[in-house]
Amino acid sequence: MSKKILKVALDTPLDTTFDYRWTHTTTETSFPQVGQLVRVPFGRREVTGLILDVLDSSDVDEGKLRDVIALRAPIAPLSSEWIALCRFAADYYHRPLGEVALPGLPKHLREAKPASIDRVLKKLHAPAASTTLPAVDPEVNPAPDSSPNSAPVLNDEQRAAVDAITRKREFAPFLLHGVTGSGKTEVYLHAAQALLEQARQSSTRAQILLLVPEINLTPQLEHHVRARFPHLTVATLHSQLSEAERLRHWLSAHEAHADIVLGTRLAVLASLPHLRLVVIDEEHDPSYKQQEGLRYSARDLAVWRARQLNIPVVLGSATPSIESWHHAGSGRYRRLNLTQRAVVQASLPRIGLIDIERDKAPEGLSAPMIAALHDRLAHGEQSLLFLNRRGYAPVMHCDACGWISHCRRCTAYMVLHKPERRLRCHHCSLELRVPVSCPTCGNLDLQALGRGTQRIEEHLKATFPMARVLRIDADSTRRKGSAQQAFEAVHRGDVDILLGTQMVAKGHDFQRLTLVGVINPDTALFSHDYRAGERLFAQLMQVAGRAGRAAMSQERRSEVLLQTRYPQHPLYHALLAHDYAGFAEATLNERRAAGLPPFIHQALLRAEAKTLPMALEFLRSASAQLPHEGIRMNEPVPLTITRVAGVERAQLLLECESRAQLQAFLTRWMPALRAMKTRLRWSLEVDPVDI
DNA sequence: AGCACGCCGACT
DNA sequence: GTCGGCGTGCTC
Repeated sequence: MSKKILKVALDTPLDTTFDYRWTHTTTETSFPQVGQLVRVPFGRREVTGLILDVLDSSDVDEGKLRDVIALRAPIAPLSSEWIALCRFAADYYHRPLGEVALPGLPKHLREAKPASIDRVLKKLHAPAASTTLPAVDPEVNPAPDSSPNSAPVLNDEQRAAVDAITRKREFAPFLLHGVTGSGKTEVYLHAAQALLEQARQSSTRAQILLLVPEINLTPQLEHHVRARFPHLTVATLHSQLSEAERLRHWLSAHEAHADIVLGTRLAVLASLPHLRLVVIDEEHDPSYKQQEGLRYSARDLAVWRARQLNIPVVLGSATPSIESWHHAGSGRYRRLNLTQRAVVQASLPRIGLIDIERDKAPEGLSAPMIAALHDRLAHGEQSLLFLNRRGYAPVMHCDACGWISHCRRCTAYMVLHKPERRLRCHHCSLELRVPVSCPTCGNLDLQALGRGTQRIEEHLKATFPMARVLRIDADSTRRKGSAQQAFEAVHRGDVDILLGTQMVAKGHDFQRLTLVGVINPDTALFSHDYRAGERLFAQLMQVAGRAGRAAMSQERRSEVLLQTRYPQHPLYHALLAHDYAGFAEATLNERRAAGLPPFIHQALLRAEAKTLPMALEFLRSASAQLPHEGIRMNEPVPLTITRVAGVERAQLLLECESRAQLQAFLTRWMPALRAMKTRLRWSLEVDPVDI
């Protein structure tokens, strides 16, 4: 009879691990191992934890120790590398290890369902299942001719990139900078194929992790990967999987059945025992940053993971993040350039500016824009109009008394949604019927101020009565699957003018599209968020990339038109010249001069309270808890949108030239803040993206 | 974070 | 007389 103490991490905000007693019983067949999951009593609940250590004795009082309920799940223990990854993330973002490690595991794995796990494992291990694995999306049946040999021939730049990535068997971070359509995906797939082939020849295993920003917006990549590797197992991991699917896909990665794991940011924490290559597609995309709970950067964790495993990592983008560009410049990352469009005849779209000081745009569309739309309609080609503002009008107003459609729960306006006859707050989801008259003075003539996609749609339908206009935004695609349907209609050619928010900017190649119009990009130019310019540039490049992807004659070259009040702005000049490098260098110089990231490092303490003074007072007292030489503590300030759903929010920004020094301070600061025992909600964000 | 205990207001 | 509001205390 043997007794052990298990040190266990649990999903709780308490920043400790918990010890449990384990006694060998005759029915027990296995011995506890580090990395295994255990079912344990916790307070009045029963929870699943992760074994971090197996010891002979404990520092905890004998009377407090409780017995393990059961060792969980007949799966291989999570590896020490995986635990080290979670530990790094926990330390870096200052969260308990259990809160990092456990929530990412499939619910079915954590909850008491050993029988169903057994069933899935049996299916995984059945040899015949390797090509028709139910885990792996049975609806995609590979075309018989799509053997790896049908892979397109690479151009010289692509070949050089693939060679560089696959040559060394060590940590090597690459920034793959390639314009839209330059064939970055082919580089990823060839590199993956080469590494998998290397492994096969040396009779070892290899797994590839391919991260994408939002899987539902890039279905083409998934189809592409599956079609290219019909003989391989591809598993997807993203937040929209059902629990049963999540379990199967996660297990197929963990049990090393999946050769390729294609997933969103959460997939960076998947268990991949034979990981040989990590690819982060569209590495600049803001959705790699988790914006609630553990606010991690999947891109940064992926790079850390590659270093830990001593493998290559590829960060691909047409418009890299300024941080990654900086690292490429300083030699930390190696830059690989793709300068040619892979489809030879497809040239870069011509980008033009429309000065709307001169060419007025009273209903949102200027005369040159309308003329360009007419031209596309006459030639049977498609147009895309981009406006990053949904609804009909961002605010309603009464001319008689000055009433404005404020949200009563937020410091924000309620947006007019005309087809739904609703005023909606985009921050707290409060909804009201559109008032027929002014709520304060009874005036019947309320004004809709500004323009959203619904209003442009109305105007387009009036201006082009014969055209088939389709609006795609979060409102028009609320039903599940409706976004997919809408995009299919565009691909079929059932749409002449597509109008949408950033939803239409990503992923999709529209073969018949020859005009992209951007209605109002200027708002981001003078934002107080220093990253707004970088995001705007990336977004405009990306939306511009929707056009001109197919080969076409020079006379009917694709065109991008931007309506602006500031045609002289340097950002637009760089865009016109397709000069990302110039834009990035200028931005880096500004950041250096202003003392902003990536030249300094930041952390943000946020507080939420019933009243603003309470939130500010907490932050002030938090900043006075410890001496902080070398750390710049800014004044606590309310957020731009101070109140959301009745909660007042404020934040305190910390800055430091040295990341290590900032981290060391945070490590001492967090326990001090927890000890304050305040009852308001607060959270820390390391490397915040929007300030 | 859960979850339970605990002590004060408007209801079948 | 009870249901339920959220303060506060604890979790190996």
